[in-house]
Amino acid sequence: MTTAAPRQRRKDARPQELLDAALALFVEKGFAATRSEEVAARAGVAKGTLYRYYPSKDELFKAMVRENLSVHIVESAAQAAQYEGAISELMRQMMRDWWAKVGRGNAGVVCKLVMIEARHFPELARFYVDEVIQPSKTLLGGMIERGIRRGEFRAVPIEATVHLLISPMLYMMLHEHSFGTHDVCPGDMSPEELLEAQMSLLLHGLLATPPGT
Amino acid sequence: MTTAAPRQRRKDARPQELLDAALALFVEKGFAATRSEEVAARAGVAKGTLYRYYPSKDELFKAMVRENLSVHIVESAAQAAQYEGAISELMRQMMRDWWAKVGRGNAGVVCKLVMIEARHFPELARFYVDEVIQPSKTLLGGMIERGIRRGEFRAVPIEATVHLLISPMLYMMLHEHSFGTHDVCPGDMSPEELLEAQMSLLLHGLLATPPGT
Amino acid sequence: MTTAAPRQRRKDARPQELLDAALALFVEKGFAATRSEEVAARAGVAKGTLYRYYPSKDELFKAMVRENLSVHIVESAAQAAQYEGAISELMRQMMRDWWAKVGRGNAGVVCKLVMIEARHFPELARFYVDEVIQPSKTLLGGMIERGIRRGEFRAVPIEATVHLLISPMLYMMLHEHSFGTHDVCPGDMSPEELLEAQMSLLLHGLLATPPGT
Amino acid sequence: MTTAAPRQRRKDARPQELLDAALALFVEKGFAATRSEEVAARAGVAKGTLYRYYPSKDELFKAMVRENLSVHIVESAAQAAQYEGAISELMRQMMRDWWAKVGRGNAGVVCKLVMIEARHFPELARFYVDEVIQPSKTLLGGMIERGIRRGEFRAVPIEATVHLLISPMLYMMLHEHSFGTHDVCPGDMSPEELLEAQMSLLLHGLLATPPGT
DNA sequence: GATGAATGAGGGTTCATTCAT
DNA sequence: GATGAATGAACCCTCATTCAT
Repeated sequence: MTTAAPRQRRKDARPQELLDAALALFVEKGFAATRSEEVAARAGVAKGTLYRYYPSKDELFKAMVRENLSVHIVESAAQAAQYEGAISELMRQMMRDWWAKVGRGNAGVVCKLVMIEARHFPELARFYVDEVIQPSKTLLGGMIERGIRRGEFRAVPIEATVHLLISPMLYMMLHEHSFGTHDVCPGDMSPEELLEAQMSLLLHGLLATPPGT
Repeated sequence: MTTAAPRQRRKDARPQELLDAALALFVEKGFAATRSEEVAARAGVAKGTLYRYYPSKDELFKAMVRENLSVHIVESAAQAAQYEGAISELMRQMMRDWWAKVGRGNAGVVCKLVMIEARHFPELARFYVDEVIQPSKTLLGGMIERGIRRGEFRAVPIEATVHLLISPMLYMMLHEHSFGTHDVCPGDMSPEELLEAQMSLLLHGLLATPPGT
Repeated sequence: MTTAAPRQRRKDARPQELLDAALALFVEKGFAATRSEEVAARAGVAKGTLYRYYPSKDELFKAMVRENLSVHIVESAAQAAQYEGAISELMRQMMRDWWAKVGRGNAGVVCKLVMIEARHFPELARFYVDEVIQPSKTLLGGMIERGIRRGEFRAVPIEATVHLLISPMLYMMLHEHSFGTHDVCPGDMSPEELLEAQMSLLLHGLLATPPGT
Repeated sequence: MTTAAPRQRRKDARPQELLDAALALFVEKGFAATRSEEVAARAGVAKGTLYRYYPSKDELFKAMVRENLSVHIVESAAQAAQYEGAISELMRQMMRDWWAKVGRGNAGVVCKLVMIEARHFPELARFYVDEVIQPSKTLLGGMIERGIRRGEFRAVPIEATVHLLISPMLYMMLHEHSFGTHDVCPGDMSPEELLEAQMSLLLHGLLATPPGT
C-alpha cells in the first residue's frame, strides 16, 4: 500500500538521483569542468532544484563522496574477522571481493576523485584517510600479522606488504578511468585474472631459487 | 661562441621558465584552478607574454607535459641493455633510479596530472600511453623475460609482473601529492626503504613454505 | 454574534499577520533584501500561502504601506478642529502625540521605507504625498494660520514654518532606524525631551535680543 | 605636453568615471536594484572592467561614498574658525554654503544612500557617523556655544539646537531625491529661500510676544 | 485553501583571451 | 616583442513565482 503522492516519492528519490548524476559527471569530466546545471539536467531537474538539496557544488561533491565511500568499507572488515582457513586464501578472496564490489564500481571511481580533489577539499581528504585508508591498512595489516603468527607467512615487514597489496588495485582503478581498459589489462587477461596472477606472484615470489636454498 | 645579450638570453629562456611555472602551479592547484595570469606572474612576465609563447592554456599544459615526460624514459633503456649481472639486481637499481629521478621529481607529478586530465586531453593521454607507459612496459617486460630465460626468475606471467612492479611506484607518487607524505611511508620508512622492502618481498614471496616444498 | 471557528479566525487574520510580518522585515532588512519566503515564515504560513493573499512581493509592499499610513493622519485633524486654547500649546501637544503614535511606531518606519522605495513605486510615492504629506501640511499650515490670525504668532511664512515643524520629526525617525538611537539623542535627552526643547526653541527663537528691541 | 598614451589616460580616469556612474545609478534605482553591469555600461566599459577597479559591488559602493563625502566636510570647518562677525550671520552663511555645495549636489544624495543602506553596510554607517555627523555636530555646536558666550544667543540647549539646524537641510535633500522637487518647495520658494525663511524663523521665534515681555 | 517542491530568469563574479600602446 | 587594460562568455547561486498535491 504505497500511499505517498508522486510528488513526495520524487522528493525522496531526488538526493540519490542527484548524487548519481554528480558521480557520473564528476568522473566523466572532473569536478571543476562539471557545471552544476549539468548535474541537475542529468538528474532530470532544473538548475535551482539542485540547490534545494545541496547548498553548493562543493557540498554536493562531499555528499557524493561520503555516500559512495562509507558503505563498502565496513562490510569487508566483518568478513575477515570470522575467517578460519589459510590466510593466503582469505587474502585472495578479499582482493577479489574488493575489486568486484568497490574497485570496479562507483566507490573505486570516487577514490580517484578524492585523490584528484584532495588539495581542494582538505577536510574530505582527511575523511578519506581516516575512513578509508586507515581502516583498510588496519584490516590488511592484521591479516598479514595473523599469517605470520600462524607460520603461514615469512616475517615480512607488515606496512610495506600492505602497500604492495593495495597498490595494484589502485593502479587498475586509476588507469581504467583515465585511459580506458585497453591499456591496463594486456594480452587476454581480465582485471580479475590480472589480480589473481599478481596475488600468486606475490605469494610465491619472483625468484626461481627459494630463499632457504 | 656568440654570447647572447642578457635580453636575448632572457627571451631564449622564456619557454622553459613558463613551463616550469606551469608545472609548479598545475601540480599545486590543478589545471582548472590555476589561472594563466598566475603562471605568467610566476615566470616573471606579464599575462600577455604567456600567449606569445603558447596560444592557449591548453597548449601550455600539453607543452609542459611533453617537456617533462619524454626525457627520462629513454635513458633507462640504454643502461638496461648493457647490464651483465643478476637481473634482480638490475631491477632493484632501476626502481631506485626511477624513483630518484622521476617518481619524486617533476615527471612523477606530471604523471599524476596526466591521469587527472586524461579525459580532458585525449591526445595527451594517447601521447602518455605511447611515450611513457608502453616503453616502460617494454623495458620492464624485456628485463623480466631475460630473467626468466637466464633461469633467474620463475616462469611468471610477464605483463602481470610488470604491473606489480609499476603500481607501488605510482601509488607512492599519487599519495605524496594528494595527502602529503605522512600517510604513505608509515613507521620510520622512507620512500626509498619502502620500495626496497617491497622489491625484496616481491622477489622472495610472502609464503614461508617455498613452492617446491 | 457569530463566533467563527478557530480555522476561520486564522484565515481572517492572515492578511494582517502577513502585513505585520512584511512590515517588520522590510524595516529590518529593506525591501530588496527581504525574501518573500521570510515574510511567509514570520507570519507562520508557507511560501505559497502568501501569494494567495498578495499576488506579488510588490503588491504586498504596497498593501503594507497603505495599511500603516492612512490611519493616523485623520485622527489628528479632528482633535485640532475643536481645540480652543493657545495654538502653541496645541502644536506642542500634536507633536508629542504624533511622535508617540506615529513617529516611533510602525507608521514612522513606513515613512522611511516609502522614501527609500519611492523611485521604485511611483504610484506609492504619489499616494504617500497625497495621503500623508499634503494632509499633514494642510493640518499644520491651518494651525499656524490660526495662530497668526489670533495674534499669537508673528506673520511668518506658513509653508516654511510647516517644514520646520516636520523636519525634526523626520530626522529623528530616520536616524533611529538607520544608525540606532545612540546618535540621535545626545546628552541625556529622550526623543520626547528633544522635541520639547526644539519646540520651545522654535517658539521663542534663538536670539537673545527680541526683534522689537 | 601631455605624454600619456590614450590608453593610460583612460585608465587613470576610470575609477572616477565608475564612481560617477555608480553614484548616478545608486541614487536613481537604489543599491540592490542597480546591476553592476549597468554601472559599467554607464561608465562606458564592459562588465568585467568594473571588477578590475573595485573587487565587488559592495566595495564600489563604499568607495563611492567615501569619494563623495569626505571632501566637503573638511572645507566647511575651516571657514567657520576664522569668522569674526555676528554668529547668526555666520550660521546663515554656512547653511547657504552647505546647501549649495553639499546638499543639492552629489554629497547630499550620498547622505541619503548611506541612511538607506546603513543596515547593510555597518562599517560605512560608522564611518558616516564618525566622519560626517559628529564633525558637523561639533562644528555647529561650537558655533552656537560661541554665540551664547558672546551674548548673541539665549542660553539654549546646544544639542537640541544643532538638530534643529540640521534637520531641515536633511529633509529637503531626502524629499528632493525621493519625490522630486515639486513637493518640497511650495509656493514660489526656492530651496535657498526656504532655508533662509527657516533660518530667520529660527532666530526670531514663532511667538509674537517676545519672551521677556 | 494550504503547501512546499520545482522552476528558471537574473545577477555577481571570474578569467581566458585579445589588442592597442 | 612585451605589456596589461579591456573584454565578455561562462558559471555559480538566489529567489520570486507557479502549480501539482
